[in-house]
Amino acid sequence: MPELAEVEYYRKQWSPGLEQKVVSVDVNYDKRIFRDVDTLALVKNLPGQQLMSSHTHGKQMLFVFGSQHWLGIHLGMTGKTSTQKKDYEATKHDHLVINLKLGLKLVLSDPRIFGKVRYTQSSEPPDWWSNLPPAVLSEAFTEARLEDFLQRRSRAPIKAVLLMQETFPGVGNWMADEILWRARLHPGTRCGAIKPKQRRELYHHLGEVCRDALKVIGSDWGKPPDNWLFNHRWKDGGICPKTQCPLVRETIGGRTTCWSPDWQGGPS
DNA sequence: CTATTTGTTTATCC
DNA sequence: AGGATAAACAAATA
Repeated sequence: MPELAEVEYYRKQWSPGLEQKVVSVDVNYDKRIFRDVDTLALVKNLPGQQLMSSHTHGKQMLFVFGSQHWLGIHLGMTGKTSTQKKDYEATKHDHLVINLKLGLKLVLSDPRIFGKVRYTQSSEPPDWWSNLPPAVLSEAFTEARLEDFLQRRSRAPIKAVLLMQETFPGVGNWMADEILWRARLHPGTRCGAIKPKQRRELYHHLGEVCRDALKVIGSDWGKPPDNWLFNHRWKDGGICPKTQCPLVRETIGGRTTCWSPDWQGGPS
């Protein structure tokens, strides 16, 4: 589920635990979500540490404990974070529970376990955090950068390319559709066929959708307004808010894609 | 019982 | 060699 803005929302769900000290950590050891984690070290070394800060970058979250404990969480398809009271009973999908002083519990649940936990002990931020690509809303994400990438992926459909985290960290399926719809670009358009004018539109709406999503969903998971594609894309018989014509759904780039044929034209 | 899912990695094909 | 695409991962929901 979680894309850029949802991840920001879930980061905040652990904020009640800021400044609090870890008492103990419960882990579902055999779960795939811990495939790259030394769970024994996590359970042994996190207690005693204070939750100092939390951050997001694209779909990646970072929780800093003490001065050298770095906990990374990727929510995959169905991951969720929450803070619970001390009488909370963990369910079978609560794979990580961090028990804090004063009885708060920081819970990570993930039924499908496509998510991923990371844990590094070091004085410097770990590579998996510092080597992330420039965020879409950062200074470093220039129009030239977008242009280079479209050039390099010239034969792939733009929908598939927008989902590539190496260049568009945080963009997921619904955001990609929303961006293309606003930019009036057919999702099947090969990147090499995108005209300079359309490229500028794409760049503009890419940033716009990220900002809008963070504003509406990232703060308190509000409902997006009806003039977004968002509210119309899931259900059968959806209507394009721009043209009042029927929306179409089809698999493009391996993912369910929704677009408005008379608004976004044909592929390439 | 079958089809579907807002994500990523790996394998395979071109 | 590098890019494009399909399959795999796992479990709930319709």
